[in-house]
Amino acid sequence: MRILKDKNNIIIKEISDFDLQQTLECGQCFRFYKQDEQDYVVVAYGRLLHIMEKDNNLVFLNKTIKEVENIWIPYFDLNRDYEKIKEFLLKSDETLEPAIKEKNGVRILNQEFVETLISFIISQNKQIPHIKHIVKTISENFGDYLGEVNGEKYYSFPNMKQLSNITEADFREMKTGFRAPYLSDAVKKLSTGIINEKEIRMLKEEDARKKLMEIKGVGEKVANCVMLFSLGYRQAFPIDVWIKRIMETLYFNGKDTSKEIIGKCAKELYGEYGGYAQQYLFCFGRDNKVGKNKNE
DNA sequence: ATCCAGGCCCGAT
DNA sequence: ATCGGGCATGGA
Repeated sequence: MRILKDKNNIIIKEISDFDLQQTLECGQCFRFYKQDEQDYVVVAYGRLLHIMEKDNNLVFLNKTIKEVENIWIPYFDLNRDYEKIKEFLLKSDETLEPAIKEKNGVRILNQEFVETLISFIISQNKQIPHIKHIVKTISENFGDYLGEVNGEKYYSFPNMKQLSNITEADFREMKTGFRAPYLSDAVKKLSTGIINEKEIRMLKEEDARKKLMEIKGVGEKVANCVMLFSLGYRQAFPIDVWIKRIMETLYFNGKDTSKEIIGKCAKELYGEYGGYAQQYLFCFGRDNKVGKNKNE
């Protein structure tokens, strides 16, 4: 991986195991806006990013080397050796081979804790486009203006202070439905320090999950997503409707199987690398409609 | 129209 | 412990 400066842009060359589209569009993140093929606007960490992938190079438009190194390389998880991860997973279970081959460029983003928590509370029983829309609305109404790309204005996800001003009625107005009280409870526990990122990061996997589940509206699935996508627990294995179907197809002969059994199966097969396996499987399974009626 | 979506709560067994 | 109904809203 080589970083160089070209006029106002920063270019990363010789990057491997990375695909911008696969990484952004695989359901882990809701703040990306497609401009064109491999050309995206991303909002994260209170910043606006216009990024493109061209001929296996990553181009960060109008950025400094410092910001790319401090914010975006960690955000895209570019310092991690995914070759090693894939090797481990393939060795432990060759069932994963088609998924890993096709979704070769997926990386797990390191997203902000509060935004990830709020976003995945919203995500329950919703489709991704609608989740994206709600997170965008929250940002427009309560975040800061960041700038404009291709004539479209972008706003940061509200910080803790801005978030604590949002009432349950506000959440309802933003079409969060029955999740509004859950969101208010999360905001309350965050602002009073009952839920504290630094404290949770020091906990073991089981205890971190339990702590997050003290929030109303946070169950195993949401807790696991928050842990995997924003707290660095790469062994977390969120089981949603897709993963359930995929695992049933791959390992249980298509038979209806409880999430508990599926979770145990994943732990045994993938261990510390469960989160990566989950992402490869989720993206692959969703794109190929694994376990779903194909003529839909 | 009816069903379901990156689920979870709650009450009934 | 486990199961099923209900839940706001929008898209297929």
